[in-house]
This record gives sequence, C-alpha cells and structure tokens, in this order.
Amino acid sequence: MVTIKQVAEYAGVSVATVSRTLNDSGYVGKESRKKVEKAIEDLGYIPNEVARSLYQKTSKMIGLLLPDISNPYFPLLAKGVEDYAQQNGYMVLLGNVEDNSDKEDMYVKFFSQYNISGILSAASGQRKYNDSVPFVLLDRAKEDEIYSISTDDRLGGELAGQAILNAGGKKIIVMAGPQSVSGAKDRLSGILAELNKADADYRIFETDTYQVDKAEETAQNLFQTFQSFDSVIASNDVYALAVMKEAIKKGYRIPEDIQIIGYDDMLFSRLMYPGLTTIAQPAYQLGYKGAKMLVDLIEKNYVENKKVKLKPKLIERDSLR
Amino acid sequence: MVTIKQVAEYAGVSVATVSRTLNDSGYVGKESRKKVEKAIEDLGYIPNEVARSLYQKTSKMIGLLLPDISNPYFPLLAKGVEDYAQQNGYMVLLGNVEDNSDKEDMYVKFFSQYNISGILSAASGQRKYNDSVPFVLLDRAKEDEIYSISTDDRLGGELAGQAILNAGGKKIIVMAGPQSVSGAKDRLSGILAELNKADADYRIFETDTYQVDKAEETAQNLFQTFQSFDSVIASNDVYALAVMKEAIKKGYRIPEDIQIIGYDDMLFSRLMYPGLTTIAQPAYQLGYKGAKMLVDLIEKNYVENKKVKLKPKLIERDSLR
DNA sequence: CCTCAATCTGTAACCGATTACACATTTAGT
DNA sequence: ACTAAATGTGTAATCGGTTACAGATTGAGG
Repeated sequence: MVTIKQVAEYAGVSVATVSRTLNDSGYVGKESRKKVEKAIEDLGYIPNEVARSLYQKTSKMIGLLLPDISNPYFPLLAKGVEDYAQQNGYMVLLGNVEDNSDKEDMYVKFFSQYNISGILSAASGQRKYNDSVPFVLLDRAKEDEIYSISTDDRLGGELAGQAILNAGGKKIIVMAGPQSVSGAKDRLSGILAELNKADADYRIFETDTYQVDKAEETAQNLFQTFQSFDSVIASNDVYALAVMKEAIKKGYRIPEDIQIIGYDDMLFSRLMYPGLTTIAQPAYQLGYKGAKMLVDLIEKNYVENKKVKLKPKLIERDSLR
Repeated sequence: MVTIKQVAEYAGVSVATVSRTLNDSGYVGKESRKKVEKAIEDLGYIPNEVARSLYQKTSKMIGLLLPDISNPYFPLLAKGVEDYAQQNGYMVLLGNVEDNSDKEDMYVKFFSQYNISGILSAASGQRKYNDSVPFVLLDRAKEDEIYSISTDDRLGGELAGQAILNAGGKKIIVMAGPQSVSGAKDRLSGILAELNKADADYRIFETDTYQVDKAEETAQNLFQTFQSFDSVIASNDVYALAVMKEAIKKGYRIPEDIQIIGYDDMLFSRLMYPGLTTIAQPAYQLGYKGAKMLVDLIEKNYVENKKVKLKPKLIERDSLR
C-alpha cells in the first residue's frame, strides 16, 4: 500500500505539501504541485480514508436503516439513496433492522463507531437519536422537530377513495395497515374522508402488519370475514395481489365482480393480469431526495424545508371498472 | 465523544491496560479489569473503530457489489449477506454497480480506501480484482481460481426441461438469457440436454438482458416471432409473468393452452393467479453462505470448497398442466 | 533599497486506538 | 531461600493522514 510519506519522498517534498496538493488547501508552488502529481500517478497512490476520517472525526459514509429489504418497496428507496450518494462521493452502509429496535440500536452504535457522517432511516423511528449526527427520516414522518421526507399519504388515501368511487364502488372493504405506522393512519383518514363525503357503504378490515408472508393468509381471512362486497382498497400492492388471487380462485371476475386498487406501484403490478390500478409512491424519488437532504445537512448547505412531502399519483390500469 | 484516554484516566490506569481489557489480550489484573469495566460503564465508552482500523489495516466491514438492487432477486441475496454479517459483527457496505464496470472500479477503490476486509460480488466479475483482499463471487461462477458460490444452473435447466416434458409440452419455446452470463448458459445447456434427450420440438428465443423494464416488450416480441406453441420456459419469473400476461390478453388459457415455467421463485410468483410453477433459487441461502465463506476467508478459517454450488428446486404450482 | 504582505514549505502535534518493550511484582519449583 | 517463569502495568512508537505554526523566499509599493 502506497502512503503519503512515500509519495512525499518520491516527489522530494514533505507530506504537508502532498496533503495540500491533494486537498487544494493552503499554498502550493507550481513546481511542487507538478512533482506531487507525477508521484501520485507513478506510484498509483490512493489516499487512505480511514486515516483522514480519524483526524476529521467524520467520514464520507452515510448509514441507511431499512425495515425489510426483502419487501420490494425498499430496494427502490435504497436505489435512490445509493444513486445520490454515489454521485456525491458518499458510500452507503446498509442496516436491515426488521422493526427490531435492538437491531436499530446496534446499527446506530456501529455507525457512530465508524464516524459515519449522517443517518437515513426508514425504520420505526421509535428510538431517540443522538442528534450529534445529521439524521433524516425516510418514508415516515413524525410530529417533532426532525427532518423527514415522505409521501403525502393523506392525499394517497383520498386518491384511492376517489378512484374506487368513480369506478362505481358500492360496498367497499378498506384494508387498513398497522395504525402504529403514521403513513397507514394518514392513508386511512384520507380514504375515509372521501368515502364519508360520498356517504358510501364501507367496512374496515384492519391488518396489523405489512409483512409479505402474511399476505395470503390475510386475503383468505378477508373473504371469510366479509361475504358481499364489490370493491377492495388494499393496504399495498402485495396485499392487493393476494386478494386478487383469492378472488379469482373463488370464481369472481376482476374488475366485473370485484374491483381492487393497490398502493405503492411495484414492478410486478404492471405485469400481472389484469394490470393492477394503484397509487404510485415515488419510492426512488424519496430515496434520492432524502439522500440529497441529508448530504445538504452534512455539508451545512441551506435546507429549505424540514419536512417534505412528495405527491402520490393514481396509476390507472385494469383492476377498476 | 469518550476516548480510551478518558477511560484510562477515570479508571486510574494506562490506556494500554484499557485496551488489553477491551480485547482480552495480554495480562490484566483482576482489580484493574474491574476498574476499567466500571469506567467504561460510567462513561458510556464506545471504542472508535476508525482508530482501530487505521492501526490494524483492516476493518469489520465487507463490501457487497450488486448488479441491480431493484431487481427483486438481489435484495434476497443481500438479506442473507446482511444477516450473516450482522450475526458475526460485520457491517456491509453496499455498491450498486449496474453492470457498469466503471462503477465497479469506483466501488472497489472506495472499499480499499476504507480498509474493507473482504468483498462479495454478484456483479459481472469482468474486472480482475486485486487479490490483496478476500473475495467471493456471489451467484456467478467463473472458471479460474476464485472463490464462488452459486446455484447449480445446469441442474436448474434440467429440472425446468423435465417439468415441461412431464407436463406434456409438445411445442416448446425456450427463452435463453444473455449468454454472456455463465448462469444463463449453463441453464440453457441443461434445458436443451433434457429436451434433446426426449427428442422434443423446441425453438430458442434469445433475450439479451435480464432488465425488468424490458419484460413486456420482450413478451410481445415472443408472440410475434412464434405463432404456435404450447409451452414456454421463461428466463426468469419476471419474464414469465410478462409472458403470462400477454398470453391471457391474447385469450389463451393457462395452463390449458399455454403452460409456463419460470426461474427464481420470487415472492409474487406465489401470489399471482395462476400460481407460477418455477425453479427456486436459494437466494437467501446463497447470500448467507457466501457471507460465511467470506468471513471464513477473512478470519483465515478453513474453507472446504473454493466453489460451492447450491441446488435449485422445482416448485410446483398451477402454470403447468 | 527597505518594508511588509503574500506565497511556499517543512517540522511536529494530533486524531484514537494497538502493541512492542521494559520494568516490577508474584508465583512456582527445587 | 534462590532462581526462573508467569503475571501485571506503563511508556512510547505506530498506523496514515491533516493542519497549526514557524521560517524562508518572493514580490510590490514607496
């Protein structure tokens, strides 16, 4: 491994001069600069970030906390984060915390041990973070004074409600995600606002998790609990898919007998038959903009809004009448 | 931030004693140990990994290179890696390289700057890695002397071929993934071996990418290129899904008119209707065992096989007759 | 020609850990 | 009781960078 000392020696200058050349800081003579550049080139020198980080007490790494990478929504987020980070010279350290606050703590500790420069978290956000390091909540918002970026779930709910109503939904099942998650709550209130406004006939079916492996079971449950309905507002696309499958299996036609709307807009929602009408969350954008917000915070740039909300969008396909 | 020096002072011993206590190295008296432990507790000391890493020239971080996180197959891999890493005290640094070897180079350089202790790569593997750092190829195998863990794709191909034959496939379309990827090649050879053995009637439809946003287009293309067939062996589940959609749209029944088998076994493959019969790749296992192999290499434990192959499995659902 | 500021460069301290080495004290064996 | 080995502890060097500070050189202005 080539060190700055070797570069200095090869170039016939001191390490200070090499460092100044590297960082464009202080004065460096033309001659020296040239010699240093040649030395770096000849030796194939790559500065060691660990040493730099030790002195600076910060690194070019950001931590990303995700509740569940195997849920297809989060990789999209992650990709947005990764893209922005990479374009701006940051690395991302991944932490899969599975709604387990011990794991969350563990990662936060891990991160601090590595002089991480900021944290992006899509996890529960239950824990109180040490505010010594910039922190942005991703995809979840909270009341208190924390930077966050999320989807306007209330609006998403309204959109879903309107779409079902416009398609002539008469007896509607509303699947409501876990109400401990603020997004699910807002969504439900948006849906109900529209439904109530139209004085529609609906029932609420509460599901206590977003876990993908519970989807089938939940769908079966739904058909057992309710007998006659013509519309379902699902809590997300995975659950919508499970409901559709169960419906078709029971001989209902979609959307003629039962119409369904999802939430998220996953890759496969477009690919199934019939295509799933859904509310698209700008997952990639969320990740990208969240990363931008965090980097701005880290570099002490001006950040306009502490809380930004992105707009969801109705994607019309074939599962509504 | 609490440093080892402060702990030493508080405990009334030297930093060397604190360090020895921390690492269970060398001799530490009972009294001293107790005092140090109390100091750590009282002060809430957390050792700085950056400093340690500088001296040791290695860290407890491993790099994970993925071709595309948004492809639902890779998060499963990542989760396996993450779980093993986390259980053994390692952090994972994520790199999304998108089959772009410049990005790949960039990440490898980044990794080395951070004294990463090993690399796990599911990327092309075109580049020659600096063998100064332990390296394991994930999901892709190569001929040369490199550690790797992958699925037995040849067997996977055979399984798919047999399944189609057993289900009475007469005129078969074989979608072959990009032949530059060794897995796709092995799979094709496995399929063809079975098909030829049975003297079956088949056509090959080569697709030059696994990119998910090309799936629909490819499916339409397939139906334009061939007119009469009763079976499709898809290159993966996403493509299988796209083909199914196109088939249903064109009025074919599945599996009565056209039967389809996929590859991968994604989460949604179970949830669609009809359920997709497919060859399951043990993605999570791959990641988990790959991480284990890498950690063994890093810690210089005995590693039995340089190249391990995991067995794929036929998952029977409803898309075959 | 003199003075003061601007420019250039090197020495050494520092970041927070680990560890070689030296020295002191116990303990064990004969 | 004497010696050798085992045990305990601190000082200082080290890892590879950054930067405060001081000293040297150059240039501009009067």
